[in-house]
Amino acid sequence: MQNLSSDIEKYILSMLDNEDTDSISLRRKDLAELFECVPSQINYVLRSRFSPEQGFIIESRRGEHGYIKILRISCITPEEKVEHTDDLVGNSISLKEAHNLLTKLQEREFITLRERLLMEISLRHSNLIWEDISLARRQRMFAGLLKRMLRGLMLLSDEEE
Amino acid sequence: MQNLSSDIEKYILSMLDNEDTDSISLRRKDLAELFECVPSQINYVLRSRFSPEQGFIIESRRGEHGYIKILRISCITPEEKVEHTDDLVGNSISLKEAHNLLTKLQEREFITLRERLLMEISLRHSNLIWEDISLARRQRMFAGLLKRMLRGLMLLSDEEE
DNA sequence: TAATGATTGATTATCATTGACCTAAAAAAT
DNA sequence: ATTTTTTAGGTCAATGATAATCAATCATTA
Repeated sequence: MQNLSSDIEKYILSMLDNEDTDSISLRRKDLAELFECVPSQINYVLRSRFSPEQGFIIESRRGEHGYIKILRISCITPEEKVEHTDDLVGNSISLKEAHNLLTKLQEREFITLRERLLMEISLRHSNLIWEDISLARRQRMFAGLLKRMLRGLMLLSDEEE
Repeated sequence: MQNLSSDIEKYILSMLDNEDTDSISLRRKDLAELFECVPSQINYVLRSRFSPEQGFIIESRRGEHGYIKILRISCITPEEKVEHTDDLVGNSISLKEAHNLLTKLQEREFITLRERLLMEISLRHSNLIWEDISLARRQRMFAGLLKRMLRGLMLLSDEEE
């Protein structure tokens, strides 16, 4: 038993695994009671372990009948795959290289045309906004952004390969 | 369902589904009576669940023969979708507002969960990179980025399937 | 020992419900 | 034709029940 946050994380992950769907709903208050902690502890766990970058999206509602819904786009993380993607991108990448990489990923059907479009738009937008900044810095930033986006997606389930 | 508002929402949606047209008329008083609630409860449901963001427009009239008319917005062409989403985003948007908007667009199946994930990551990345910049400027930039991404998707939407 | 991660609780924000009061449109009365 | 009454719908503020945020503190790790 490591710590509270990890226990809560494991509990939520096991809930997700026991579902056919990739989403679960829970009540913050109940979960906090179950783990005998303060409710905001749940928010900490969600923020630190269930972020979009980690392949999750959180929806919630307050008030009576409030809830927290956790959506997962990924199954258990195939670490190698993430590292592989990270390797492909590297620490710095040009727009053109990014474009070529995304084209290849689309050809291999790791991503859809629409997803590729989103990533290209996002990169080009950054390029515009950052045009004053040195090319080297910009390209490091491109790599950071691209890796974040691909990591999120590449945690995809193995089922479809 | 779980609460009154959701029950009323469900009822109205089922009315819409049972119609050939994309609009229905109802009387606030009658609906309030049916659900044994205060009439203003109906206004609350309309405000919170039948907003333009969620794809609806409301018209009404007071006095004798008063009514409330609910129209479902149907965006036929990609251009209409672009215009609609541009309206929803506006010239400035917070991360939280963007998150809520993306949730609703996903519910309407304008975007997939994966596409939403990509956009959330992209916005969050911009937020990190730009954390020194004033909130107002950042939020204008968020709106610009989000609109570009959504425009791209909306224009692509029909050709793909 | 400095930096990062985890825990806690006080404060703030949001959602749903209710009711008092306001406004508009049409009918009735003058 | 104008005023009054009736019959609707609209707005807003108060309340209770959650959830989110933030800053302070404690613990762990490099």
